[in-house]
Amino acid sequence: MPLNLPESAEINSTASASDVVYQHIRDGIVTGTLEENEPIGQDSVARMFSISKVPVREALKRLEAEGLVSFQKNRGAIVTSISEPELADIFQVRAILESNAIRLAIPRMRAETLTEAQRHCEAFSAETDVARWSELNWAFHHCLYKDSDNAFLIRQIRAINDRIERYLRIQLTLSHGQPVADREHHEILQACINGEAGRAGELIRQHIMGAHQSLNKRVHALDK
Amino acid sequence: MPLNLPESAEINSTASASDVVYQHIRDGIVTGTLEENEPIGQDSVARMFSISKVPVREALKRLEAEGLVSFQKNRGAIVTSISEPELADIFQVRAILESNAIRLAIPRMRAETLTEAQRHCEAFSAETDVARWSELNWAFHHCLYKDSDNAFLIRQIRAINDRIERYLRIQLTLSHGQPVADREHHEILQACINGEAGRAGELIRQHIMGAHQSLNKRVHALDK
DNA sequence: TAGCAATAGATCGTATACAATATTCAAGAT
DNA sequence: ATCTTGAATATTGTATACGATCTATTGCTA
Repeated sequence: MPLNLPESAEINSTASASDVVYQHIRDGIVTGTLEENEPIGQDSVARMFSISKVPVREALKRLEAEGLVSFQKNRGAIVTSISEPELADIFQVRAILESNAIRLAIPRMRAETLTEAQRHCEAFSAETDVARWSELNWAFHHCLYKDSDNAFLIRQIRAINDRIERYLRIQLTLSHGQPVADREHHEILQACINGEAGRAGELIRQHIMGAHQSLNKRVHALDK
Repeated sequence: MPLNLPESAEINSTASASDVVYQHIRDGIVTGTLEENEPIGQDSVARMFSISKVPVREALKRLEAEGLVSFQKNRGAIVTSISEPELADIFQVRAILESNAIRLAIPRMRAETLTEAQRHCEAFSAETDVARWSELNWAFHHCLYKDSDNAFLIRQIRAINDRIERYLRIQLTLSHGQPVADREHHEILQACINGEAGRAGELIRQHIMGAHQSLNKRVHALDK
């Protein structure tokens, strides 16, 4: 008798309290709901979810290892702030990883991947809701990397992007970054279609370094 | 009055219980004392340090985020095992990051760095205690990267090396990897002295990919 | 009034306690 | 004898409890 399997999504349906809190805080940091250096009170989070502090601290320790929060002894956790020099370092590593990812991917790129990338590229073009830009931006980038056939590389890229997504949102929103990004995306896509791995890698590098420069200019302007 | 600073190492002298346990377990995994898939009992660790489970779990959650342990619901944590395909992915990312690190470093490399690298290189050559090989190997590699002036890049490289150090040790020990590595180190060092950034990057890439091949061959041989 | 000391209150880090789940092992069924 | 079944035991995940440290506020001093 073919026994009724539960919905596949529900097999791990009972996420631990620690996991739920982890996801929630992570989302707040990545999207920018929580600000730089904002303290994350353990009791307040615990009350918010009607749980105890113990799983909250476990979630925070995971986030600490990911670089999203920082602990100070007996003063709890705050949202990690990234200094300007460190941000420069991170963008450079992004440029290295992502240009190599696309170089690896292009020789193996499937036709469906190209049409999917095209779709994401146009969706990003057409989107007017700023809140969705970074999501669609990532969808496009990820699509270009996935045929690299290196899941670890893609996870590293994703983890680094998560760390700086707050700033990417600022860059896209405040610096009129979106139209520039849009134009660059089309160039990158064309290089992929042409199978020009070296050129695509170089374009991605410029795309990322340009985003950093534009962000820097804007942040500097805000300081004044 | 020149107030007496505590020993610099002791400035954060009161490490939390969680930190102490974290370091201990991490060390066990990196050096290979703890084996792949070995379960890490929370109570047993707690008893070992005469503390409660709570800080032990916090340490394990940090290690989970670093990829060194894996949790299974209601079954606790085990030492993460890395599959052969994933190991290949990781070595490829190493090759990308480390070849770029040395390329960045060479144009800014200071004279003292070169002499220090020479020292590490020779120490590695001369060392007969297998247990110290990976430590000296890292000292040499790190020295070559540090003038890249990108601390984030170096931390990423270090974190990835930690994940696979267990396997590197096997490779150096079982596959007669040390004399090969030694020869390659000298070539790399020479390229640095000559200021040949491109060549040094390519040599590092080959050094890393070669280590992976040699490791793979050996592990495969052990399977039989 | 400005600055410092002392106390009260809040928050952190961890120990202990306990329900839920997993594992072990002995007893019964095939 | 081997395979199930179920109770006993062990371990996990989390709540509650508590001392230690930090922060805020008050009162005192100059």
